[in-house]
Amino acid sequence: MSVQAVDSTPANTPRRARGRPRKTLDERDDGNRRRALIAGAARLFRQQGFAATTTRGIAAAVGMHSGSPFYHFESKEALLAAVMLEGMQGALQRQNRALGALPADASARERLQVLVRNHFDVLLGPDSDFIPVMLYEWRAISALQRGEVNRLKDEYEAAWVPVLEALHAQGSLAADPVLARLMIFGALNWSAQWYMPPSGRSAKARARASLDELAGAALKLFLKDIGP
Amino acid sequence: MSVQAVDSTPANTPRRARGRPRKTLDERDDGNRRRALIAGAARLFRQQGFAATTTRGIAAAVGMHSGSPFYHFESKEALLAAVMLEGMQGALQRQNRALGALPADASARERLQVLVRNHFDVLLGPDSDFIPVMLYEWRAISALQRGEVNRLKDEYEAAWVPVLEALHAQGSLAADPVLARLMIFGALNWSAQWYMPPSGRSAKARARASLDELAGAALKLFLKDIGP
DNA sequence: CCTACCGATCGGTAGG
DNA sequence: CCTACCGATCGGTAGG
Repeated sequence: MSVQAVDSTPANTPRRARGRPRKTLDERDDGNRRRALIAGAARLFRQQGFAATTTRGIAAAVGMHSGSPFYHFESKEALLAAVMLEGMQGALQRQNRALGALPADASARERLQVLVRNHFDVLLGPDSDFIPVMLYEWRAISALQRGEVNRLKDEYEAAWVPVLEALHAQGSLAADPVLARLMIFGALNWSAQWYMPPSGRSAKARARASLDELAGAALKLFLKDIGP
Repeated sequence: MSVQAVDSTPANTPRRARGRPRKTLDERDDGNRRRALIAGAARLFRQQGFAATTTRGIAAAVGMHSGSPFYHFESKEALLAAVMLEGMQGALQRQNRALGALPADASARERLQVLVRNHFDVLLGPDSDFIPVMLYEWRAISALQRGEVNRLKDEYEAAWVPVLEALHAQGSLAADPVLARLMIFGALNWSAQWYMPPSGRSAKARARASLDELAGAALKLFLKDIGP
């Protein structure tokens, strides 16, 4: 314990240029701080909205000082765009994985079931701040950044198109597939406004349901040939 | 043209105490200025979001100076609450009128058709800034104000409950009526994010449909016994 | 990534 | 409802 004092540096040649204790090695540099900023920002943006969230608040949430987020991101808006891009990339990965696990001869209804269930997971499951932020803070990013996010969103939605068209062709989905897709996404996305996980305690007990139950109810609502 | 110079007032006894031209009689006092503020605020809140809208911007939109909105409203938040209350009162009136025009023996499906069509009108028709603001700026008002708005919202939604339960009982609606109501409102409310009226010019041509078409597609999507 | 700071903006108020 | 203004906050930066 006291041995270390032997090789202490003279006071006029300090090892550390500035007064703060240095972070341990695995907290330093990396992209970890950047990722922490994105995750913290996602949570605050979702809770308070983009405009009502301060960059100071984000910094504090990840243990930084007020100016430090700007070392990692050009602007508050760039941080929002990163949240959206990260969210869409993750959602797309999970969707591709879920579809890939399906047998090649899976029916259109089975495919829709997987798409809907995965979408609820993306919206309401663990680490689900990103997509709600994307959905509800659309106005706050520039047209350029919107374009990037849109490309991913189009790819995400493209997987739904053949499924809905097949269901329409076989009579399981009566509405025009384009309008049906818009309304189905509405029905699902809106859940971010009212859903509370079964573990939470709240007055709105009726709104508590597992994600499996939600997906089941959605399919019953949209498809003709599913009974009660 | 030049005759009017005869009865001009001497410069040292000005008729007007302050330098600005006085408003004409029917623009003065009344609750008209208050209503103008609510309508202007609704439009800006919808376009830019509550937090990103400045009270100065609202004042300018209705031809006032920066401090004047605070003569009519205690705070920016109170103005938002007024927008929401005004919107819900109007929506409720229109819904009651639409239901009242129905024959007493109207079927559950006819009732749902009227409710859905009216809801699209409230969301997307003329003067439709209020309800989208209410839907998307929920977080920004205090719990107290939320309570007032919630009472109207509950009354609005209460009209849907027996209709959906009847449809469920007769097998037209397979899903649990409570979850069905939440998802149906989601499908409809989401249209505020993508719908553009048929008159507008834009790349998203597919999204253009009349409100009648939207209501028709919605019923086809939700009800079992409606064919293509 | 911290320190110290700036310039602009914003909600709100006094006083008429 | 205007004029003039304040106090606080906020995004962002320089310089290390």
